[in-house]
Amino acid sequence: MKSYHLEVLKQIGLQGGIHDFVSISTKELGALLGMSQQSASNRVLELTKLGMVERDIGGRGQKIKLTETGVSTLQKEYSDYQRILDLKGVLVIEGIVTSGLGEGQYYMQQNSYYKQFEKKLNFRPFMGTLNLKLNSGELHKLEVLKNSDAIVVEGFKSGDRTFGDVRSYPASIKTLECAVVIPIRSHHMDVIEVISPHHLRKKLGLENGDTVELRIPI
Amino acid sequence: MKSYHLEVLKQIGLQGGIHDFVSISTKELGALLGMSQQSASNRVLELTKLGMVERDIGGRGQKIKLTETGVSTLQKEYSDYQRILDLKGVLVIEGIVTSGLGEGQYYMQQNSYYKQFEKKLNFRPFMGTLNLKLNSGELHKLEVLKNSDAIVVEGFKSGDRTFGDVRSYPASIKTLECAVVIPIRSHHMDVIEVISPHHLRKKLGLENGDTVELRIPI
DNA sequence: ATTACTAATAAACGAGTAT
DNA sequence: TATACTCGTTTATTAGTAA
Repeated sequence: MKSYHLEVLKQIGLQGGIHDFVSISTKELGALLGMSQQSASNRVLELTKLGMVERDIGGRGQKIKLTETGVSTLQKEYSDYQRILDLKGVLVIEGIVTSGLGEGQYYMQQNSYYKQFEKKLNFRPFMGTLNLKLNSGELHKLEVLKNSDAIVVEGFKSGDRTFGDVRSYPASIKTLECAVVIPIRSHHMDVIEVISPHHLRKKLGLENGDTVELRIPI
Repeated sequence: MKSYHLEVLKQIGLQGGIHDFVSISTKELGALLGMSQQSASNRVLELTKLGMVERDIGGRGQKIKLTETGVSTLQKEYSDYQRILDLKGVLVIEGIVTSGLGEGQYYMQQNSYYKQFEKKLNFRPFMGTLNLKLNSGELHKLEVLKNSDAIVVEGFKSGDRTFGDVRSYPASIKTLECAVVIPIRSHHMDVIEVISPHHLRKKLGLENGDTVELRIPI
């Protein structure tokens, strides 16, 4: 990838191409970037070959979207600038409190997980999880998380059951310490689980349907 | 500025060119960027013409540093990526508690300032300021602040004395709300003043010489 | 050792235009 | 309307080398 590809990738990102397909003609894209339609067309073609963008090219105009590779390329850039400017980033995810099916608690009861949480997160988790449902607009933030450094809690076998690795990310809700916990083999899901030394539901007086802001330093 | 200038600017930033002059030959710079010595040389020349970098070119090798324009160009990029990835940034400044000369308190006592602080910051400031001295490594962060949106508290005249505009930035120390307050005509200074609804010294048990972390969302 | 000029090469760009 | 191909023009790149 050359430097001029990055500016195109970035512009597509600015137009919303991270979340979903955006309708943008090569002419418009060229105008935004101060270049001709032909060049914009060419660059999109090249980015497609590079596996950075995906196109949905219908009758009238194209729709463009960044691929996972494209997004993580932008994230790499972001973290470079973060380093240069000595800034920390905070991912703010808005979630809606929901009832889990008790799975969270079940996993927490597994001694091997619990001991690791305690040791690696430096707190004794409350025996249960807070389930947060994410609206579709928040979902891409999980992609951002995936590309960030996680504290990995290792899986294990217990009888005939296999428990997989779990990625966890220290976070906070209001001023309360917590951590997001994501099984490594979780596919596209819209509910995340949060553990904490506190009984978050009680301390924050949360009811199902309430909205909370989860702040994750990355 | 073209897209390939940005990558050079960024690389100089990564080498520490924000804070100070860094010794880096055009050959090294070229190697870091995957280009020839000649091209690196040319680009540095162009960036100099663009007013983005400053050079100190002695007998053996050059020293390069970003200008204010250069830094704010990188900051603009950073905030683009922030927007794309929907991330918030946090500037963490480490400061050493020092005694002021009572000037802070004097300014706070000016009714016009006080009323504006109260209204614009949404808190009633404690009648005094916490002075934080910054080590030289932290100083460039004030540049970053300067380029961020501030809440401007307007100056006024009182008798024959003129009070200038003041830029303020909501912040926090630990979990306590506060704000950094910077007179618009402050030059290069290494002490910043912090106001807060709380008596920070007392609540946090601070003594002169203590180090505190000031967190400023930007 | 450097940096940077010159000149030849390589690549990007965009006007015209096909699809 | 679009996108994208061809091809002449412009621009970047670098090897060679001067300073």
